[in-house]
Amino acid sequence: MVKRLTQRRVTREDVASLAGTSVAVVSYVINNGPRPVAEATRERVLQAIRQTGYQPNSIARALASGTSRTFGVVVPDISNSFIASLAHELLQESMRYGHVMLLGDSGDDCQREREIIQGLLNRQVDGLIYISADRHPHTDMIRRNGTPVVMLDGVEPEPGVSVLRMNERQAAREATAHLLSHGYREVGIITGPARMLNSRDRLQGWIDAMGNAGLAINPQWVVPADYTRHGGYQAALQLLAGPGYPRALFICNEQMATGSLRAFHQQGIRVPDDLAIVGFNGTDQGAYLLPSLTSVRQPIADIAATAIRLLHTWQADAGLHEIRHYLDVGESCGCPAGSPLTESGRGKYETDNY
Amino acid sequence: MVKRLTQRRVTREDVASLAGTSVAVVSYVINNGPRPVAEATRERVLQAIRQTGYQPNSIARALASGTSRTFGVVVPDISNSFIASLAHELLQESMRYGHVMLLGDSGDDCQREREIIQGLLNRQVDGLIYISADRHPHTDMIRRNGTPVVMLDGVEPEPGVSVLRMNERQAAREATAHLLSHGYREVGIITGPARMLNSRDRLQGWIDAMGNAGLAINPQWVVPADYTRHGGYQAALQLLAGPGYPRALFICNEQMATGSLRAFHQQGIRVPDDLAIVGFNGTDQGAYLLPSLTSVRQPIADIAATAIRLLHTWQADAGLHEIRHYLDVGESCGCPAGSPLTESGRGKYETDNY
DNA sequence: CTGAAAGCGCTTACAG
DNA sequence: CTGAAAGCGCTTACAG
Repeated sequence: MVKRLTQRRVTREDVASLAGTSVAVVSYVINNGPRPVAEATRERVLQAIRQTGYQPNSIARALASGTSRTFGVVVPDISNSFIASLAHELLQESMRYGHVMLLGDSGDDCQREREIIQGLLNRQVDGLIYISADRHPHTDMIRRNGTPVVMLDGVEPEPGVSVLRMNERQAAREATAHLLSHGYREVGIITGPARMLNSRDRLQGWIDAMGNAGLAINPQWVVPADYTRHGGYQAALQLLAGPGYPRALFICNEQMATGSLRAFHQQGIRVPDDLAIVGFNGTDQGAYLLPSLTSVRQPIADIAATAIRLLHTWQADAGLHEIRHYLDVGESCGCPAGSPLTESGRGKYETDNY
Repeated sequence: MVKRLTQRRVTREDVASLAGTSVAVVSYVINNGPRPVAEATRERVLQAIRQTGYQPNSIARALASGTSRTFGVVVPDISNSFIASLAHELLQESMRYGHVMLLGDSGDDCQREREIIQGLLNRQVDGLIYISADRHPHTDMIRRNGTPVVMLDGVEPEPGVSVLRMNERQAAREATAHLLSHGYREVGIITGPARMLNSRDRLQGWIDAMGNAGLAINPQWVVPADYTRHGGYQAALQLLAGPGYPRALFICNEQMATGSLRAFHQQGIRVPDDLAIVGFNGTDQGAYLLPSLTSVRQPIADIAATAIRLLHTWQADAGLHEIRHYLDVGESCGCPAGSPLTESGRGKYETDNY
């Protein structure tokens, strides 16, 4: 029968004395090393562990061994569905390595982000996944600490800081080019906050595509927002308030696309008939919007697997790793009939051909 | 100038020797106790901390003090937007107490959930917030460990296990009653997975309301699904496949409501004109669906604040804490014109009057 | 007000 | 193959 120990926690000492060995041997058994243990001894130890219900204290282990079996992930806002989906995959992946995850949510606050990172470093995380809320990420303290870090941002890699990212600018260019390929000439954009790196890259990609096509940019159709649904809603209303509105729109994330669809619907603007839309990033949800959202996408599970692997096989000079992206075609861009639609009205294809 | 220390980490020892004191005094300064320190000494220590860039090792602190300044949160799936929103609030709230959060995502897997909890307990979390993927939560190991735990599930509290929840059954009854109050008599339901506690409570509430109104239950209009968007989509199609379909529908979460709206749209069913809908839980997003979703809601920030507070002021006999809920009225239920709509087509009110 | 020292529960050379 | 012991970086009675 298992003993109920409410008072003191069972420690290695208890197991050792019950098994009639030293605590060192208990360690060797639990960790399968670094010294060999006779089979009979091992059995006695395992038996003692079962009898006592012993559970190793990870904190003590971390202090003694220097590895906490913990990763940290820092994000601007976990309630963003793209980030949440990514976090889900990261958690599944790190679990495969026996690691748990410390989650830091900066709430889009740059100063708080710094505190969070410091807190995670002080807790001896074995590695950090970092999506910054600002274009000046706090890599200084991480590098000084020597902790492996993979940034999922559009920054340039530095020594000691790996970067895993898609080519945001190119992807934005392709998304815009897709709209242009439908014959739309008047194309606007709803951007994210200027302080964020990916906002600027996506804006720049849109500018590139317009320039490549020899099209003029109408400043009134460059509407800044904040990556939220409400921001997208407001931006759409603002766009409609102007004298005339564009024929097509590149919206820089899924949440804003969701909000803007609501606004267009309320104002009687039909998507894609009156105004076509292509979005960026996002989740499963885009397929269920009305109309379903054509959007640039990233393979989230691959990103997570690669990020965790980079931490595990860490080399300070790992550098830059690029993620492929693809255009997930739904109804919102007004693709001609005959495009490969599934039950939920969308198909996907690589955009290499652009 | 700050010394760059790449080799060895700065420890309390370094600070102490630079300040010409003992490590104990450094502790007293950093922790503001438990012994007083002369002002001059304190200054020397603070100066030494600045000079060395010393950062306390939280792992060592946890081992010595017994408190890790870490909470754990265990959820079925962080990519669910309601859960993600809740996690966001929990993170903001725990940060106010100087705690970081270990996040465990079981991926709806009951066995994995157990491993995760064990992992968090071994890491000496100061408390646990727990949403189970199954109606048999793993409270045994938590209780044995003596770790404070707040369950956000519809379980009954036990000694050592606090429960913070809304009255799901009553809320579901009210949601259904709202549909009935519009005069609809044929009301169906799309439920969550039977293994989960809240699925059954919500189903039961719907049954209650139907019974109270003296209405017969059509088994074909009780469609089981799995709380996902795709599940809701499929369930809606299944409902439409039968001979006839109900006039109204209670859909047990927001994700499924999102999926079903897509299905109804594709099949030419107008919501709410042909079929009215009330949802359950969910996020900001419900307001941006087309039509906007009428839904039972919970005050997420309050839940988070209360949960963290319960952990902080822990008493093993804390018991049950009920969360109020309200009905957030959008367009999907077909409320008569004149209801208090905002810009995004919704209003909210308490449901105490039901 | 300050310091020497035990202790938190592990890991891991080192010696046998 | 096994054990005694130092050490990880802190906290905190205890004695001065």
